[in-house]
Amino acid sequence: MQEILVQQVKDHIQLSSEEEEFFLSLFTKKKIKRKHILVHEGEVNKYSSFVIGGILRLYSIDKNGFEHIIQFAPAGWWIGDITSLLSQKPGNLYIDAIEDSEILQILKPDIDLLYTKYPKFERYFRILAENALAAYQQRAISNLSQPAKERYLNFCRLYPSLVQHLPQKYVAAYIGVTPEFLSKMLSQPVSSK
Amino acid sequence: MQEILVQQVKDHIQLSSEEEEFFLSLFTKKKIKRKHILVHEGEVNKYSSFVIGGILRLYSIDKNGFEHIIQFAPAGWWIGDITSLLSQKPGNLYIDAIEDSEILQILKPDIDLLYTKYPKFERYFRILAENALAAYQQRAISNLSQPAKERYLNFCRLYPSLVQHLPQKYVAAYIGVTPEFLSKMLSQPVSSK
DNA sequence: CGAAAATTTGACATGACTCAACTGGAGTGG
DNA sequence: CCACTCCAGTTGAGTCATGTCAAATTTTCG
Repeated sequence: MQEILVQQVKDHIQLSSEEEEFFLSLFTKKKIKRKHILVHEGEVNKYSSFVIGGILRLYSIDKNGFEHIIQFAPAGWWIGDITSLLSQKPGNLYIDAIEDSEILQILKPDIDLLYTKYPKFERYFRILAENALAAYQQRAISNLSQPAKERYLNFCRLYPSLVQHLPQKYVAAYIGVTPEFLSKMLSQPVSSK
Repeated sequence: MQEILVQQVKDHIQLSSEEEEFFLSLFTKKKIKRKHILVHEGEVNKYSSFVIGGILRLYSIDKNGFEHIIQFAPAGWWIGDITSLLSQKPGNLYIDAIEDSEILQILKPDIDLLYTKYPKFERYFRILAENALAAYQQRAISNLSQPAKERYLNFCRLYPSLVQHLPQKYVAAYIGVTPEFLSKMLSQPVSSK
């Protein structure tokens, strides 16, 4: 079941069976039921999580009680409040499961241990962070320069398989509109480009 | 003049003088005059740039000709269209100098060479990417959940020294409002929190 | 000093939000 | 298998935040 993680790592660095074994030994498997909260605002994030099944989301709740989704994480994705993870201070984000899900968790200190013992893992996580960075830059552009309709189309182009599974209101909370407004948008003629 | 770069690297990894020397040998110093364009949409980005003086900006131009700023880079910051750098495909962003500036440039292949020769540099760039990632996550939250006035105050809190130097319209293009609207906002009573 | 760029201001337009009511499944318990 | 509830989604009327355009004014910098 953790092959998906190992496979992903091996796409970037070569692993001996000893390294692979040690790497996997640092993870704990965990199941999360739909709607269960994994990380709560105010907590110090101790774990990074790799999704092996289901879908999770990373989001904030603003002062008016509205949710805003920073990231979806289907199988094969990492998820975590990186600000809290790095600073080891209480975070302001939530993580919960949109569907029944299964994840592999690794403790922050164990990642550091991993780097110390096998520095080659720095490479994997560097590449991971750089790719995520590129994605966030693209999203920042989209948020700044496009109206809601195009942000929606953009999202559909980028994550076609996600759009199927997600309740519409989550898509709204990701692209930054109210569920009502998204609904109205979709009922109108959508010039598909 | 490149001490600022070396110092920053040394905050994260230890360097022998040989490593330091090799590292620096990969960079080319370059001056850019105010308003001069360093990177143009449609180009494949070959260089990553570290700013040692002045201020640069990374931005896109939308179909209506409006500029949207992704990032400012004062001295001590890295700047580059990471999407194009990683993919080695033509980018859709611009980089130019807001003031007369000076940068150190390193070629993508030379970074890879550096990783091969001294893998410890993976660590420095991993940390760099992770910190940038955290900043982009925070910005995504701010964009999604806050109205323009708070995004402005947020920006002022985060980059107080920048706000001084920047023409107001650049701040507007960063927080995602028109220059006219920002001007109106500022002329009204700003409850400072 | 003079031209060009940045900022301000005002009238008006509109995209997106609010609130509230209604519809239609999906899941649950009897 | 029905009845009930509970969300998600829809729809509409009214409002608000922000944008547009254009002109006037100030600042910047060559």
